Amino acid sequence: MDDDTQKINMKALAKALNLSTATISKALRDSYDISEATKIKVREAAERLNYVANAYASGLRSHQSNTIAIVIPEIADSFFSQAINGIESVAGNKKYHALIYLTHDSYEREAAILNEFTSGRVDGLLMSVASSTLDTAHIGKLQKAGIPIVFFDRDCRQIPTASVTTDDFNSAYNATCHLIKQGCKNISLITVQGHVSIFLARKDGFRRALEAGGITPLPSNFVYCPNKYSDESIKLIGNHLNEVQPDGLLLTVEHLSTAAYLAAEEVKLSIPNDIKIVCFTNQITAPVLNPSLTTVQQPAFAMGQKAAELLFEYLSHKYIQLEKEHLVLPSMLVVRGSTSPTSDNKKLTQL
Amino acid sequence: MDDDTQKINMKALAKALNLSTATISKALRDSYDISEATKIKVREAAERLNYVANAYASGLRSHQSNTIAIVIPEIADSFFSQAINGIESVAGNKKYHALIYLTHDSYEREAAILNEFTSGRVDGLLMSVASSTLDTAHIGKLQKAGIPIVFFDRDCRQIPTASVTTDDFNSAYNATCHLIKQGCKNISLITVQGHVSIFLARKDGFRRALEAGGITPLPSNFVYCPNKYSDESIKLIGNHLNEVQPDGLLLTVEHLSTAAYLAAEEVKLSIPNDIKIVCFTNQITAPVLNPSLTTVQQPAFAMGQKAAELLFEYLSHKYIQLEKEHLVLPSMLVVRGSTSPTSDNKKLTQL
DNA sequence: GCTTTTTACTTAAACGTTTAAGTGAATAAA
DNA sequence: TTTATTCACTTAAACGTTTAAGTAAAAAGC
Repeated sequence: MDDDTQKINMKALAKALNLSTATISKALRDSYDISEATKIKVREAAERLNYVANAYASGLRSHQSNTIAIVIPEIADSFFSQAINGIESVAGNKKYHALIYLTHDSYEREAAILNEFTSGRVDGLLMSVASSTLDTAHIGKLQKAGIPIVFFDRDCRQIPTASVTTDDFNSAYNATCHLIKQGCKNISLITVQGHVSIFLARKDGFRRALEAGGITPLPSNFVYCPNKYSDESIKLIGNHLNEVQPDGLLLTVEHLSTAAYLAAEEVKLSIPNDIKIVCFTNQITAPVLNPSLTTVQQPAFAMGQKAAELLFEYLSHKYIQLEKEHLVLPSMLVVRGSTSPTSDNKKLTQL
Repeated sequence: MDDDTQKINMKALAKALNLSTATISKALRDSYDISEATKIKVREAAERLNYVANAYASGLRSHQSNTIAIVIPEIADSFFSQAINGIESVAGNKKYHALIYLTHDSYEREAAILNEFTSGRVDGLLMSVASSTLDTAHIGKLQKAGIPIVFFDRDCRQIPTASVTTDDFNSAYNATCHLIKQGCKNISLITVQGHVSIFLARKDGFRRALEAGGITPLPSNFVYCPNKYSDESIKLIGNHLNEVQPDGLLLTVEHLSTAAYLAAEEVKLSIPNDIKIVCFTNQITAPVLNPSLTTVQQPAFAMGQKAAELLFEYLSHKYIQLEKEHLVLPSMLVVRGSTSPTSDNKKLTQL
């Protein structure tokens, strides 16, 4: 049994085979100037002795880490977890490693995290910007330092690089039109604080749809909640329901669905009879909520996947120009009970 | 403006200050043999010139990566995403980086991932084992190679190291007792395929509770679904509902809740009147499902946090012996509509 | 006033790879 | 046969840190 679990390095492997480390290194990287016979011998010995090249030595010498960073606001949200699945599905295949960082939507954290990346720790960056980020100098600086960045979902227009987003304006527009079509006359947008592209786009889409429907949006129709699930959101929405008495709600983030449902229950409003609700969310429980929830479902997995593909495409050979790549994947309005008059019909509409 | 974004290394910084790299290195690591005045000068210059030490050079030289790996089966599950939040809350503070790997419950992937860690890429490992893992040689080998491991949620008894789990046996036992108390006489366990500790413990707890309640569990009361959300699960559960006609279900994984609700709907069974349901899940939508779902809620965040704390405790000074640390955090049975006779009372019971 | 200790540095080796440049033998070209 | 080329390696430098060992000057001890 060759169960030598003591760590073996390239030198030891070389000595064992009576070869130089250069030969070992080249053999393992399948260099053309090593004979096939030697390559086989080396690979076999490496396998047998359980040799794995030291990542830090390789990284130092070759100036590449085979590692990317995923920087996202939070993880307890099905959009982001599905997106990570998408990212992982391509990173894993490409033998890349993925570091994960949560900004909790804080600009300071985001800046501190990005600043670290000057250390050469990562070859590239997949990110969804924090909602509190206004100043983008930290991102620009990293980019100037030569680290390629691909934005997904929440992009940052000031930084000229690739982005993979979904059509937030249209999604919000169509979702709002749907509410109007279902008879709503006093629709509110429940969203989160922050300066993020997607929330602005959703707000715009909402506003335009109202105008197109002959409804003038009032300032009182906009509610800003903290961007994480909390009792405060429930209270804010509850108060809003009491004061403004909307008959329709468009929720821009997943965690607001639970908050809105609970608030409606507290205020004794029946969904969809008294108030109809649409939410941007990917949660799989949407069809089994009480009532089932009409959602704007985003292509989370595909967005993560595409973003990762763009980054790896760039990293493997710099053929593509990242600043020219802007993918917009369609979201889907999935109509369910929370917006139907009768509360149990289901259908799918492609946006 | 010192906006020199070209990468600066320690040598350049040393030259700029007319000092040796040794002095810079020591100053930045706050070594006792550098004067306070010099330290201040160095720190100031490093800040000003935007110097960040090369992670790969430091890693190579010092034999530590300041990086840990998180190896989990999947991420689109609130338990795991909340656990990652917990891990991140301590890793971020300790200036550690976290690599994330998904096994998708495949032993082969898990083994391949762990094998890579011999490369020195990580200082330690936080993991929840794949459900298809039977042979644990890959884990043992890594441990023998000197990489500390802390299991969370799904541990692996064969490997003598720390674990942070929740009391799955008791949770399942109590959940099952609750179903019996609510009048169920023919209760089925809907679980997933695999050999994982927690599922075995949940099954045992279920079985024992039935026996304690004078009910003999039949083989037909056990349904094994694939461990990811899929139509197949819905079909399997639907068939089971038709054939065995249970009046109570204990679901061992989050994604089964949606599947079970949809299956019940398809088969035209009313929850909780025809069938009562309890599910192991942390999803925040549980209270707004139709009907609200009685859950076994696990301390996911705390488990991630504790696991990370144990690992960092060990890494920072090897005072603790990992193999002696076994935390068991309590889960909570949260009773809701899916198990109440009247369908809308709520209460909390500590397990 | 001489020795010892302390202070605040510097020198240089080492970490484990990768790779440009070099080499000697075999083969091909002339 | 001589020269050029190819093949299959080896040598050694380099990547950017950390740190053990060394040092010269200042401070302390006697």
